[in-house]
Amino acid sequence: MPIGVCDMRKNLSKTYEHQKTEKKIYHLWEKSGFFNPDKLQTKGPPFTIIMPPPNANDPLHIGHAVFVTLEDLLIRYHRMKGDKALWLPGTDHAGFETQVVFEKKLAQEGKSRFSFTRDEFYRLVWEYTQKNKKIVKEQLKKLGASCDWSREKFTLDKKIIKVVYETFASLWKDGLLYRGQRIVNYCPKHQTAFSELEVKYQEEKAKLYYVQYCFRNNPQKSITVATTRPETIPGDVAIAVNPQDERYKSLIGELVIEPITKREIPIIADPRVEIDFGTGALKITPAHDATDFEIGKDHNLEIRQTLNFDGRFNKLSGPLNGLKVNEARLQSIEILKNNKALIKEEDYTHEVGHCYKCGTIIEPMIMDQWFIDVNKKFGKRNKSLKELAIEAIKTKKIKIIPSNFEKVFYYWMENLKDWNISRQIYWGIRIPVWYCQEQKNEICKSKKGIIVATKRTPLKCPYCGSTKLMQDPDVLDTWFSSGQWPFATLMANKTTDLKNYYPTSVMETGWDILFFWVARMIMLGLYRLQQVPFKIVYLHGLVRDKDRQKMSKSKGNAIDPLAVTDLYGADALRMALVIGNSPGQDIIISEEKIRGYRNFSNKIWNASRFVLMSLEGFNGKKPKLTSSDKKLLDDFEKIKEKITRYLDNYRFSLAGETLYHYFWHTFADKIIEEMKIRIREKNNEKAAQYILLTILSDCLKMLHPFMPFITEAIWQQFNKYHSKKEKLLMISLWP
RNA sequence: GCGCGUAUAGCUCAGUGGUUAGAGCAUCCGUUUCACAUGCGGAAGGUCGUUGGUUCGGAUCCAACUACGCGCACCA
Repeated sequence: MPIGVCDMRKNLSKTYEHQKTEKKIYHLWEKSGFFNPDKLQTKGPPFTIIMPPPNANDPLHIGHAVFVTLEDLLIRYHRMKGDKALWLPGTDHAGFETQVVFEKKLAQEGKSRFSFTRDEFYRLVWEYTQKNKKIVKEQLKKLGASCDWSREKFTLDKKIIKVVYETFASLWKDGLLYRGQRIVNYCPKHQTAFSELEVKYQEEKAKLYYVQYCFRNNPQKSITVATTRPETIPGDVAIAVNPQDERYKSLIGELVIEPITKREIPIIADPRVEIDFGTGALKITPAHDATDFEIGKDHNLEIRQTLNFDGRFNKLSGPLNGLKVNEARLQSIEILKNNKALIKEEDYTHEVGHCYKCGTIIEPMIMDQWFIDVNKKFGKRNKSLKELAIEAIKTKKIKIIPSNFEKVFYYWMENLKDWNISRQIYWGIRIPVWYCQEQKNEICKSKKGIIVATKRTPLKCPYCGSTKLMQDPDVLDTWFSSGQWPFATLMANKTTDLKNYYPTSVMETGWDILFFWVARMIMLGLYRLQQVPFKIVYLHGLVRDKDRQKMSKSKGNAIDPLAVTDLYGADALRMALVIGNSPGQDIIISEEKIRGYRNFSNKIWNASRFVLMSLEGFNGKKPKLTSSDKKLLDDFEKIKEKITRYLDNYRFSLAGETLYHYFWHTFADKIIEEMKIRIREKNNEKAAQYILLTILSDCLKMLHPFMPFITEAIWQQFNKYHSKKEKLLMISLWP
């Protein structure tokens, strides 16, 4: 790579050619082995970033390029400062997300997941993700990611699953995990339950129907309820009124006739009923409404599940049998009208939950699911998972940048409900639980036949010896495994890694997954290791297009980071993603902006080319400097301090802008022009050469974390001026 | 309903108590043997959302209001 000084004019083209350079440079770094911090000859402290694992179901998009840029910037900066900089890469199997992507592909071929056995389906998705993993890895390299590939992990690696299972078993032992029949958010299209977070609420115009329920003993008398969901009437098991409600006090305990399937149901009293809403009387449908479920449970009411998991009503709903929800609503209104039970309709606007992926209306359904109890106090400290996480932020063990997200975090954590981690899909980590089908003795019955396994499939029931065992058909929520990513990845590598690199230094990710991911990593990290998983959470903004739309492939407005890289170079893209990007603030990116930084690349290239050509006859020794020369270098020292300070304070945008401005408008426009004349006129030209080389070298160093390829490429051209230790810019010392 | 954020040049954004408020892109004018036209030189462009307060001094701190964006929770 290095070439002699006299060849310079011939060999260095007038414009920077990234296409010819980037691959070679990445290879040079990789060959050096210094992506692995253990190979660095440094006594510096560890600086660790665990890469947020991209989903192994699709190539990278521009949002990934943001995290690659910022994390690589941090890692390269700390590596140059002499820290043991570890950036641990990996990919996520992304359970539900991947299954959806894959099923879409199947649909194009006229197939669905039901065209295969569970094992076949799993194998197909496995192959698909393996293919994508490779693509993602190549793309990360193209963007210049200096991560330690020797430690690369996938969320479905055996060692990772082992850690995940251990956590599961431990939570079970500590009583923080329970299996329960609960009302869950269920998407009838995807046929799986979700946690609270996967439900998106949208305002919708609906009708409030006033329906009469006649008294069994006196059909002339009736009580009226208001409901938006008349189709669930066959699931009613009671009418509830507020015990303070004077209108209804005397009616409590009476029986009324439910008007669709004509069953007798009681009137009960419960303080959760709002006196002022509707008629003050509430129909109780425990199987299909969250509040009703709670009320039903407290009053020991029957759970009448009238809706099947395929989104159709069953025979318990009499005349609605076989209908979908919206059909059943129309049908039920028809029936009520005919029975003269519907007395009025009112316009009503309310928020309705939708599946975040397909928009289907979420049905509250009763299912047996695994939940993590976030409120139960446990262990020596007698605190809940929720309390531990809040405490970690309050005591500054974890700092969130920007800090206003700390408030958002508290707000969310304080309102946190138990976390449903069961998903009714095939792709993912299977829940490590078996159920004894026989339950032959009292012990087994008292344990409800639940067998939580960590290592291997149990062959017989440890309580009663039965061999009739059935594994839980569900898989774990993806976030349950990725929530353990910071320690699982380290545990799955060398045995010393956890000790050396945990807690990690920075978790850099988008603010949109603060709750999905960051909060869960904090809870699970504190749970497993009694230590925070990271000290700083840096939240970058989402990339939006010119119309402020979130870029996504499904919207078709995504900028392909790799296509842009091919066109303008990875360095230009990186710079465009850093500058103007402040934490927590969404960033808008356009091709013009990237082009602007391509021009900057070229500026760096040509300024360096000029310096190289001007160095003829320079012996590298420090010559005598004039006082104005000294002032120039003093000013440069101040710039260096400023940039370093910005980087230490996570103000990447300002650091980048300062560098950009100094390099172009001070170094290139003023200093080079001045020195050019001095060299030409042989006026103290040794000092001029010294200044050019000194400032350029340090600028290249400082630019390196931002624009690693071009700076390294130029550095290699200056080979003869560097000490042996600094043959690679990547591991040179920060100025 | 509760909470968060944003408002500065045509566009995207810096600027968190101190000269005349900055940058990039876009615009206009000029400019090609001399490192770079992916360049160079120059110009134009702003009531810093509105109102009030604190201060010697406010784009910056405080309050209210307006507009936009977002999150969370909801009474059927």
